[in-house]
Amino acid sequence: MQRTQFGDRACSIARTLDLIGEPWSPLILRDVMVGIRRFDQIQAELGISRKVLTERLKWLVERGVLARSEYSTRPRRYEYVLTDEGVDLCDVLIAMARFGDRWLAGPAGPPVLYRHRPCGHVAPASPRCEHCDQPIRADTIDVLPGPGANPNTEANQPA
Amino acid sequence: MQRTQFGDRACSIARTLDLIGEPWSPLILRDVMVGIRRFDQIQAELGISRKVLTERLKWLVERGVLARSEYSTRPRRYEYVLTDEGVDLCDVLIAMARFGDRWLAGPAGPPVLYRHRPCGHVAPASPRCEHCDQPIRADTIDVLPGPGANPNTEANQPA
DNA sequence: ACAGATGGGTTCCCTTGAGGAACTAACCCT
DNA sequence: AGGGTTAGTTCCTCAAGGGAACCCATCTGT
Repeated sequence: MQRTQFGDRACSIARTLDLIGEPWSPLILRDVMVGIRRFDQIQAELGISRKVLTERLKWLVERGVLARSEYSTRPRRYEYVLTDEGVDLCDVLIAMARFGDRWLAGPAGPPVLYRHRPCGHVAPASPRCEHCDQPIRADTIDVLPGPGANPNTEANQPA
Repeated sequence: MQRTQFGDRACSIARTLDLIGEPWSPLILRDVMVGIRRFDQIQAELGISRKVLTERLKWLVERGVLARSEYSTRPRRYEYVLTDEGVDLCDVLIAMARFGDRWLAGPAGPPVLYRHRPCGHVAPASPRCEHCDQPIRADTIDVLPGPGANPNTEANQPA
């Protein structure tokens, strides 16, 4: 399907999309996040084709989001676990889950609940400003060029 | 490319992906978020084909993420603005931007800075538990079936 | 009144990646 | 030896993404 690559843009959103922008990657990550870590388990749960799953796992391991962890030596078997980077990437999934819960869940309510282990409560996660602790929303943000902004581009090279 | 639809899964992440899972949608939303709102502006900034941009905008308007706002009556011209749902959806973009800034930015630093208007500070947004205000990370979450969980599915139907 | 510009799409064709099913490989158990 | 489990690989098809060219209504300058 001749996909445009986003990774070379001066935009952190585009770069993140380059990493997990194609279909399946976020769902694979979610499976790993909730404890579904082995090839066949992921394949069965998602209904993804084995070919595509192989490709995605390899890509995610190469990019350092997942790591292969040997869980059996003699028949050499690996399961996939989140790296530190992968755990951070899950913040994006958590944001997606919250949005889906709020806007796409229908009358039955959210299909899955997330319990915050330290406090024991089921509560949504919302983005807060790390400086003032207040909620951050798209309409309370101003966008400024950062140090990594590409100087030789035509004015608008956002986010 | 014969893409699997995710919208009917009992999973808020899959449903959100159904909405903005294909390439470009998140970048289109980002453009709108930062003030690039007209067809030609978006097309030029992203380098997206006009065909795909037309399709995406129509889809996002149909799904209630964007709305068309008339900015000129005589030559009837519209620009695209975020709905309330769209503003909420931008939380996902903000999470992506934060991740990209941390892990994909390179030595030059983040290409774009986000200033929280109410407090005036440039600070990252991090997900916090709405109950205890502490940071939420993938490894501090337990997953439970929610009210909208599909009862007739095989045990694992996560997130 | 006409030429050219502008904004916002639409049409056509090509390529490429997703999907699916079948096959392979390495090892285990009995 | 035969069957089972796990983790891939190969091959083919088909439709979605990409690009470029085209279209149409309206404005602006002269």
